[in-house]
Amino acid sequence: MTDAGESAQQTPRKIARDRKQQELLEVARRHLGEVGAAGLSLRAIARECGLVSSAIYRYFVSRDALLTVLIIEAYDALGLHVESAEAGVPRSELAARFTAAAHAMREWGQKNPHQYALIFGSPVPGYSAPQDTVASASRVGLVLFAVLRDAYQQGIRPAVTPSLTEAGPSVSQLRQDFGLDVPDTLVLMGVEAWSRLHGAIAFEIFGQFNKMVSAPGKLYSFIIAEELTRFGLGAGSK
Amino acid sequence: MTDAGESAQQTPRKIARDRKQQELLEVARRHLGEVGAAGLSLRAIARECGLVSSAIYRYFVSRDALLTVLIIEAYDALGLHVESAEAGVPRSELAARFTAAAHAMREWGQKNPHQYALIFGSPVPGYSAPQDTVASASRVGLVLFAVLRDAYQQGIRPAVTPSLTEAGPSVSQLRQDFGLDVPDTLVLMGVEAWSRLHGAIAFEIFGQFNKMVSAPGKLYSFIIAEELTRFGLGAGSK
DNA sequence: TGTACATCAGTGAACGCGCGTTCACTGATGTAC
DNA sequence: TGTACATCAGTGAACGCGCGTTCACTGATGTAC
Repeated sequence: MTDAGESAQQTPRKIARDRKQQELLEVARRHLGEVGAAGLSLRAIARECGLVSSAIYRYFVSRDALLTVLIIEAYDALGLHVESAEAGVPRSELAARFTAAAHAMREWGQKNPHQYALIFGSPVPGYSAPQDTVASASRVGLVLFAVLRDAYQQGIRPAVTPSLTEAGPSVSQLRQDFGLDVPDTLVLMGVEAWSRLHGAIAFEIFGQFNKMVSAPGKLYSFIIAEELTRFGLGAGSK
Repeated sequence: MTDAGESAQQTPRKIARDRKQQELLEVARRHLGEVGAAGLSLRAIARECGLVSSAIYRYFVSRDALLTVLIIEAYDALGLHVESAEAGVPRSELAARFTAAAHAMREWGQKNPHQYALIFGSPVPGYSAPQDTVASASRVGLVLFAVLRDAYQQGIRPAVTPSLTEAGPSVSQLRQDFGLDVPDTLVLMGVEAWSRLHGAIAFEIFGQFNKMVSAPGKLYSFIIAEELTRFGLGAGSK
């Protein structure tokens, strides 16, 4: 008789509850995009969903709990966007996979600047992040590192900067989290590439490029091209 | 009889006023460092300076006006820090000058994360920046570009990425602002270097590196070294 | 040098607002017998 | 199938707080004659 397995106990009340929670999250997401994390108000969200201000506590135990959900959601949305873009490229086209992922990062940041700021910007005042975000936060990294790993396994070697090989910072934790089977140097270069992409995206969406460069999109493409060259994926592999 | 020129009319009242304004700014700066821009409160600042809340309007016409001053101050503090560090290196040691400037950027960001976020992070909700910040905001750029310009004038040429030379984004505004007499390509590479340094600094001070790399300081040094190589200043020129 | 007036830093009360969170409650929905 | 009890989404009032900003005022300081 349990025709839907574990999630069978879907009583009408539960269904309504889930729908309402989704509605609250949708509104919260939109407000976040409009006023930013610091200005996010539980009362305003409840109001817009036709709830009295105290009712929202049936869904989130506190403002921090809501923020945590939104942070995880943002990581997941970015992760999904990057994963989808990269998944649309044939596995063998390594440079195109990296390029697609990198462009997806930028696109998502441009469309969701407040969400981008929420996960990569300064911590929200008074908010302390829990551990639950780790898996979602790793998704972009997993995509980028998968390309580097595939390249390495195909015998492609980056032009290594000598100083990087000796006494580099430890990345064992990262290697473990991501299950990477490549040299430390390559992991470090990946982290570096990631932070470089972030620098360009942040400069652009937060306005630093405004008075400096006229076509940040082109600049971003150049930055990607340089990373590809660095990883031995430039031009030849397209 | 005007023995101090224009600033001669230093009446006791004016002196007291200036001192009080400085005190208010000091407190504001500290609060900003503690609670961030979004949480900055005029009332709290006035309170701590022994003023009634309304009195602060004798010094700043609004909260936005105070924020503007703090933003300019932050740009200037960062600019000064970078300038001083770079100025301590003999003019001929180009690589060391760039290195000193880059490390100074990171140091200042680490010591003043909220200030760093204020100028490089997401815009403060409800605040719109005026034009007065431009000069102060340019100081770091001026230092970095001066090194590149000096190198270029000494005949040092970067290894140019081919794709960068064709149909690049326009940087004429930047060239004009900074009075640069070098090829567009070099300007673009400079902007890129700047954004890369920012990416690493932001990732570090906002916690993204926490679970990735154990010694972000070493990674930062590597990043600098790579930029030097790119600009033709690596190793040989120490 | 002395007087009359102007300036202006600081006061204190108030306006109007929004916030997060708690609490006792109501009434519809769900469950066990 | 019907009844008794438990669950729980949503209510409405309240607590206690802090905020930016305005306004008429006081009294010391500064200035012009």
